[in-house]
Amino acid sequence: MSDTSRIRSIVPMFGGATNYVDTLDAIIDTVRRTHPDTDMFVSWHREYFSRVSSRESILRRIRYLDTIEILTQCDGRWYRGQAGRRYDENREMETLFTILSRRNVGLRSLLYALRERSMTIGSINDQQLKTHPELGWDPNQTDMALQRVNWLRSMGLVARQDEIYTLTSVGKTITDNAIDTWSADYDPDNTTIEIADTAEYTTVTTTRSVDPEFRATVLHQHESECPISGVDQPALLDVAHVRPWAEYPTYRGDIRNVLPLSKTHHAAFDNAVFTIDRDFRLRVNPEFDTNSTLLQRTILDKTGEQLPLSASDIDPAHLAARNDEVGWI
DNA sequence: ATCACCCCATATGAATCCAC
DNA sequence: GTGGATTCATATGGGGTGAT
Repeated sequence: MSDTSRIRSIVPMFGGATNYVDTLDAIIDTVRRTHPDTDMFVSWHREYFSRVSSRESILRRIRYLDTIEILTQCDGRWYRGQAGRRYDENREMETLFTILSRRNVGLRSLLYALRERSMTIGSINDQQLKTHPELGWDPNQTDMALQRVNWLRSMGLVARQDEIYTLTSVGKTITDNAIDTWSADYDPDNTTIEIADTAEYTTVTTTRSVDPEFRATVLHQHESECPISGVDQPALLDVAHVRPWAEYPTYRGDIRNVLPLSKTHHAAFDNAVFTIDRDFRLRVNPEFDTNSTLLQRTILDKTGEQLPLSASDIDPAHLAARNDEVGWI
């Protein structure tokens, strides 16, 4: 689904911050009806928008819509592209969001971040630049962040009150769907891990590749460090759900329901070797024993120890729910 | 209600970056 | 080096605000 190369810049539409989608709809309508050549298309823009005149400025928008396959050019005339036709079938914002976020870096991670907390344009700027260092625009300049959030506002996914941007209920729904759409299950060989000698703790572990933008959001939140083991190599970190993925679909995209755990500690967590109590202390399964110095040092020896976590990282209610099921805490 | 002024969003041109 | 993509800075104009 993401084999096409991704682009950094998003292009604002004419007509103002909350009207990008209206503008896009009008463009698609005129293209479907008239299949204009480029000159006609430019003239149409100049007539439709009183403040617009620059050919280059118009072409910049058209090229962008071409890049994301909303439009396509054939024999000098403009048509709806494959993405444009798909969106035109239902004009649903979820479809449009999928089209945009497939090509533009950072839109999904912004929704994941907004799902957890409302943000100012300054914090959105910060979130985008830190979660996606490749964006690399001037941190003092918020234009780029504004263009992104204006697309989301135009789609009705984000609302602005005063200076604060908040996810709408539609936005929340689309965010929750996105975490499913962009994540992929795979189940290597239904790995069974036995803990110590006790068969009763035998469980099944499935590995999952989460949406890379969700993962990036989580790693940024925790500065790419496993709070249990201190492992700080992104390649060695998994996104671990406190309330399990399979049983709690509503919390799949909740930043405060996940931790970046080293692959080993992720498996240990999923298999209830240890857990975290509501005061963020490490609690270890009393049945757990090991000769591994690694596991002794990072788990056994840290029994009862305060972890570098707070309620802004992880929701104590999620920990409590999980611990109710663990049994020994 | 009208006018003058200010502020801010946005359209645009230019500079810069980057892949080929 | 070239062309396209991306970023940056600024002019423009519309809307809001407060004084008259």
